[in-house]
Amino acid sequence: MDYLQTLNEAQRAAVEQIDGPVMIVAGAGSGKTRVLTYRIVHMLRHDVDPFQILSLTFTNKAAKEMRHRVQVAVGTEAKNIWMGTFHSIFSRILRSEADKIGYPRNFTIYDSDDSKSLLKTIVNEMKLDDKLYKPAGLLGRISSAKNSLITAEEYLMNDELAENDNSSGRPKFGIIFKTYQDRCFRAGAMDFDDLLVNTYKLFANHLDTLNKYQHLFRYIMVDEFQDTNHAQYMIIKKLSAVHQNIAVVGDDAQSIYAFRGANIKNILGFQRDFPDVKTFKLEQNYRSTQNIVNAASSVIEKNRDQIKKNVWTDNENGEKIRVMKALTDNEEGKLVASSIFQEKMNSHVMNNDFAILYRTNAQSRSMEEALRKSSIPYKIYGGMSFYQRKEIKDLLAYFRVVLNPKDEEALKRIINYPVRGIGKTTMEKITIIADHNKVSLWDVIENIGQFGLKGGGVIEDFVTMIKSFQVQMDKNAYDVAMHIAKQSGVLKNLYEDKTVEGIARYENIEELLSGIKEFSVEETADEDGVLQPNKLADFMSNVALLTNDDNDKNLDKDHVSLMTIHSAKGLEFKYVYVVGLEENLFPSQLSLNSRQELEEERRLFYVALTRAMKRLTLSFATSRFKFGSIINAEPSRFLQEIDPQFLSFESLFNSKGTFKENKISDSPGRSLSGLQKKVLNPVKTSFSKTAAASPPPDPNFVGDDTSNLQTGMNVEHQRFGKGIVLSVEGAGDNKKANIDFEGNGKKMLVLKFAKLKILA
DNA sequence: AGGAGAGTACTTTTT
DNA sequence: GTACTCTCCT
Repeated sequence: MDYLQTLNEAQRAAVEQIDGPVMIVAGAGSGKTRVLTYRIVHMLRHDVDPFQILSLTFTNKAAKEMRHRVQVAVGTEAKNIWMGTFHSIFSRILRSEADKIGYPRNFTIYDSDDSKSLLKTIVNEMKLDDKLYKPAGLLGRISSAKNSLITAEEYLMNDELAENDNSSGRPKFGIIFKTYQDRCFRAGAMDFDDLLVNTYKLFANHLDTLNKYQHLFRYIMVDEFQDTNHAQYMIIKKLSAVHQNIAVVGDDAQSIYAFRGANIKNILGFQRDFPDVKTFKLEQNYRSTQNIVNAASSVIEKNRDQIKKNVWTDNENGEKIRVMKALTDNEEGKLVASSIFQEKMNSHVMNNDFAILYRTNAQSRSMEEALRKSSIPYKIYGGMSFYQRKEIKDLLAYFRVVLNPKDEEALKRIINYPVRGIGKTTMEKITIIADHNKVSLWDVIENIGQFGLKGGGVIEDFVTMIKSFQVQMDKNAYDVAMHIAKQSGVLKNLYEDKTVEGIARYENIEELLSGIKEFSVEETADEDGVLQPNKLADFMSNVALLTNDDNDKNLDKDHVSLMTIHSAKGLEFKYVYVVGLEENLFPSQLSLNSRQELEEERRLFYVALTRAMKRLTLSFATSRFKFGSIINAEPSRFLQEIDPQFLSFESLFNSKGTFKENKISDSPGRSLSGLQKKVLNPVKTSFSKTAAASPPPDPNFVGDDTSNLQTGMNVEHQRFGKGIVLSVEGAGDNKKANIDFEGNGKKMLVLKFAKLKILA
């Protein structure tokens, strides 16, 4: 039992407890993945059938990593384990059971772009105000309803929700939700959340099916349990009800997805639903120095909602955490870049050992620029994924329509791309007919003659082309994909574009096609055990669930990693820079309304700190570009929450390396802002009319209650001065006022944040 | 019908 | 600053 020797006591106990409900509370860097991996190895050594193990993760990357590690330990058996994200495993189940809940098995998965586009269409068709009903906001609300397993019908019947929507000025929300749901269903499409909701429905309404999977998944493991939402929890609860062999692993201190429906209460619910649960706490940190571990603990203990843990480490004390201060975001970038440069000079470290972490993607720009100027190779993670690029989505949309012609979003993408003379007006007519007859767009264009539309033959040609593709779908994926790319005109269209972007787009298509080629050379056995080439349908069935780092070919290249803290979760780096530690940025301004939200930001900060193994550097800037103008920034409250004994301010210097300042460490609480005022000489810029040139904020300025703000009122803002209200729009948190300030011009202010005095 | 230019809104975080 | 949307012109 070699592998057991490598574990500490708590880890080993957790690994050996394979039967019954288990909860593993795993502090940051406590060897959680090892425990999960060896737990599976342990099961396999004890004759558990790999086909009976279900291991759920939150990201594709985590699933891949875990499968790889199990495979190293036990070999090809690892291939047979059901291992994947909630979404991918459930979509796989739904692919074979969808007909039971009225969906076709070839259902399309709408990604968030598809969902938003559909919502936008619906809002337009209902002739609603698109300022009030924004796609992203609508989708967010629909998503949280679904995550709580509330259907559109239930939503419409619920007085409380209706009241809620009325008072936020969005009384039509329920109808939009219902329409959205109907349209998805009509299109044979599920959005991300539907994959959960429909799996739940399937199990709730078809006990025989539930039973089948309950017996199939005899052992269930859930990673990052703190990130599961209500729907996910209810599904795994059902699945594990018979055997009760369920192990959940997580760390409440690293719960950073509550905004997306993750429900920390699931941890409490688990203890209630499985009273026999055996709990294991992994508290020894193997990743970081004592300074880092202790600093992180000193921060997280400020949270009220948490499971108390005593994370500790045997590692060396290490360096203190450095704090760097910059005048601007660009200077912050330079500081970070030169610090990385120095470290590389002093000791032999790879670029791979460095990570720069930030709160928002927009912050990557200044970092990127500085690294480029210092010739330090870097890679930005996250951002636009390969599969979200327009040209990729366009070609995939062809495949989608061929596989499922009812797929409305895909059809709208390609019906006039490349241009074939089916324009806006024609589409409007088709949409009206489809809506009137409650059929899909495809149903209309397929029988265009019957609906009295004369398309001059172009629509008929389009339908004929799609049908000609359909009959070829049994061939191997690459052949069909290439055929479609050529015959549709997509390839030609892109080839003819000789601009730089056009060439890049063409190359992206080539890359997609070669990816499909790779996929299609593998063969899969069919039901009769005969090897069949992989089909395009197989490729498409999970393409919507692939995300950003799926095709990371640069994995082996040596580069500094740039990413948001969210995407850094689960990773570790020797040298970590957490940048932009400023109020309203980190913690984000949008999180300052409630203790819960602020505590989530603090957990995010905790995640950031605990990514570092050897050395941690924090930085902030006193001014920063935002929306095209410079704003002043204050150091983040989080800097002051770190026990100062773990901090070093020695490296405070400006880009010329001349300015040193040790003052802060004397009394961290107050001198940060004192220092800030001292250095805050407005940066002279001609384009910054607002912040930099305006008087310093008056701490005594108190805003009035603006809930009854009316057009025509005279108000005063601490920075913009006196002004008159031109209009008030929106409601609730989004209530905004357009105010004409004397000398500062018209500004749109969000009332929730803007401190305004109402003048008599 | 489609493209170019101007105007506006935007910034959390993502399966 | 950038991305997206709208409008106007061809």
